[in-house]
Amino acid sequence: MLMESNEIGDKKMQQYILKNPKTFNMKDIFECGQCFRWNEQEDGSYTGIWKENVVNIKKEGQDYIFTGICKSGNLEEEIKEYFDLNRDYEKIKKELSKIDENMKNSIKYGEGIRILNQDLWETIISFIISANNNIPRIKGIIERLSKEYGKKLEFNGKEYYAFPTPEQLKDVTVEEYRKLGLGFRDIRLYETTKMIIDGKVNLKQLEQNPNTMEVREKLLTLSGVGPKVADCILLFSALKRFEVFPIDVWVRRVMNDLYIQNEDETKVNKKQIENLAKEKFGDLAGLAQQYLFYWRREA
DNA sequence: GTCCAGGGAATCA
DNA sequence: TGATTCCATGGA
Repeated sequence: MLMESNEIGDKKMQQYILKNPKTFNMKDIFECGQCFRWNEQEDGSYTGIWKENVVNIKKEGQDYIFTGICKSGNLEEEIKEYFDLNRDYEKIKKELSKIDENMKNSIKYGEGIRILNQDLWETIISFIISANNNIPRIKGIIERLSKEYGKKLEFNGKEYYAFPTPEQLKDVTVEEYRKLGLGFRDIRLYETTKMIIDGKVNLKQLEQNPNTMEVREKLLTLSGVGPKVADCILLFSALKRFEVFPIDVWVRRVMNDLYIQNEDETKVNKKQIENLAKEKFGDLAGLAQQYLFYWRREA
């Protein structure tokens, strides 16, 4: 249901109501670690930014009211795309739940998770920033980066900033990144931006390449992108490769607790975890990873 | 003061 | 290939 803008006073403002969705929980979606630009408001709603869209989502009964500004003019389409609303998560959860009790439990905990279709470029930069960092600080850095170099947007009388484009970061120096608090990741942002601007890595081509391993290899050539960051990009961006299995300290922890049970968790071989994940979860390893990660981290 | 955070790159065996 | 060490920063 798409209301015309004049119904809520602002010319550009639009509204969309998602009625009684089966798999949709804002906390699960926004706090499961896949994204960094959604924040809970005092009234329990969430406000976030993607592309040049600024949207607030409020739960009313079993429905979700999306209110926001939208560059394309079709908020409904933008939402359906971004929130992956055309995918049957009930089916995915049912399939994963059959694997074992651990999956069943973790899915029960994060039953409202949906994997967002995030912009590839933004996901690359965001997860380079995430290296050896914590989520509050990652969010802070991304906000400062957007405020400094991204396009200003207005919503509800407040200012928001789109994530800066490669063009907008083209001339930013390492020193300027350092001032934003990027730490040792400054040079990586600088080099990766340069590689993309220079066409050494073509994002459009990556989006069109169905071969996951080829795309992964290409991502790994970017500065600051190692195995874990590459897998996060493959899973959390619009590339949407559910077969990858990003391994960080939390995933290693939960996989060791549940399946491997090595005395020293830090000595568990990555390859061993990778093989185990592939064998147990197959093409849905990425989804399994996300349920396990969220469950182990929050519960 | 110490430890840790959704790791990566450089270095060395 | 595989293991170690260093890398800024800020909060607990």
